[in-house]
Amino acid sequence: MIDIKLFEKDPDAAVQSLEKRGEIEGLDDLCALSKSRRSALTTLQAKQEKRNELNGMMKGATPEVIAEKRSEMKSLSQEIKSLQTEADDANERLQSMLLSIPNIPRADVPEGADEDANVEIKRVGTPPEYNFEVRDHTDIGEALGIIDFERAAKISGSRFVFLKGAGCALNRAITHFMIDYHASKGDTELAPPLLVRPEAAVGVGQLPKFEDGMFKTARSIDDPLYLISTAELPVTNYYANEILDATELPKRFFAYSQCFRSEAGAAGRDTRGMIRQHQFEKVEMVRFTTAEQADAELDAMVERASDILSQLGLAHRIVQLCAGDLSFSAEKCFDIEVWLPSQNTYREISSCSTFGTYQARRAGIRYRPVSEGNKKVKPVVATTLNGSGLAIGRTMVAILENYQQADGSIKIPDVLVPYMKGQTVIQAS
RNA sequence: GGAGACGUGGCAGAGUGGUCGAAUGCAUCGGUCUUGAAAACCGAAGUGCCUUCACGGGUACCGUGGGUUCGAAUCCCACCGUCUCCUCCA
Repeated sequence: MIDIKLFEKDPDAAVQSLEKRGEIEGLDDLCALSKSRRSALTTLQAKQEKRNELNGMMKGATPEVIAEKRSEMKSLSQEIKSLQTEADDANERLQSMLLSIPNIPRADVPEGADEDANVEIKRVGTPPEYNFEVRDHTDIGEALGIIDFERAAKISGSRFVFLKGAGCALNRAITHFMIDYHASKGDTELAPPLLVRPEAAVGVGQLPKFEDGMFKTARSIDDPLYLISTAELPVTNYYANEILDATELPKRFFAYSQCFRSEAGAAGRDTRGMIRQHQFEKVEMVRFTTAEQADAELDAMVERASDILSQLGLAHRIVQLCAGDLSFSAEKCFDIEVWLPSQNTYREISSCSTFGTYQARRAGIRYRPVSEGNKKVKPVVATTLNGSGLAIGRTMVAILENYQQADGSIKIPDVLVPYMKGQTVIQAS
């Protein structure tokens, strides 16, 4: 969540930069709430001090004195209890309001209301040309017998898929290639839980606002677990409520996982094919840094995602999202979009963001700066980042479409051939 | 799913209803000693919040939430979690 102190220091500036995203409700109440929380706390603590003082006199006191003070103490205790409730309420109201306010876009994020205002940073590679009519991955995959949507729909409904035969092998090859790629860079691999508690989802900003985007499971009504919408949830929360040492930063992780999204509100979008599924696979990069390190780490993640696509021989471009198109928790974000011949356009295949201290403040991730001399230094809130490296299903889509040949077969990208046991082509059997 | 045990500071581990933010040990940091290091000795050291320009002061926190009490780490209840044994199982 945002730092309430920013608001108190200069409310107008904070509101102004926050509203680069568009209109946001409830900002007016924020300062008032914070003030009332504070005054409730101050009066509460004054009473507590008084109580402690009286209490100290009771310890060795004679029975007469104790009897005499007892009623005074009792009423003081009552008073404290109700003040406590008041303070807790004020605190809770403030917290819940803060939880539903998005992150403040960074100053270097372009203005704009929606994706039309996003800024293309660069293009890498050249979209291939074909001397035959290109087909989309659905037609290609079904014709090759490596993708089966119909039977998946019979069993699970729309937005699910069976991979089959060489489709499974290709999917695995893509996955292993990406895992090996990140491992070779020295990042630490994590295989995370796919079900998480609500707190973890709150930590990254998925809850409370976006519950309808997730699949919720329950052992009992009060004890839900959520299927992760991305490995970001478990991995970013890896250090929740911990204090790291500055010398260990930046920490770089990656995780392969299944991801589950209800895609509520996406009705009608990408209904055909594997672009938008309820269940998909992804390799995710997650980093913990100081504020100073964040920009370099963000650039490095973008570079990695781009490099993976280059190695796969896939044309792509890098786009910086404008303020209005930023996700809830992000303060700066680059999308990597891969060329899809069937759509004659670039489609998102990776999203790399820095969240500043927004997520870390929610999740309680801090680090202790290196101290100078004997001075003790307070923990400071860490910076978190993450980026896809990459979405596996969409990579498969891109390969099927970009590597299609006139006879309907698929050439396997060179870097994947070793992962396909030497197979260089997928043909109809 | 059944039975039992337990949840205290970075870790280990004490703790009588008031003098406990909490002994002690280890680890950590600073210093003395040493050519340097080790050992030894001395000292420092939790987190959040409120207040203060600052020094500082205050308050809360012993799994979580309630309760009893003038007063709870300590007593009672519920919940959560961990461990051991049994059962089951990829």
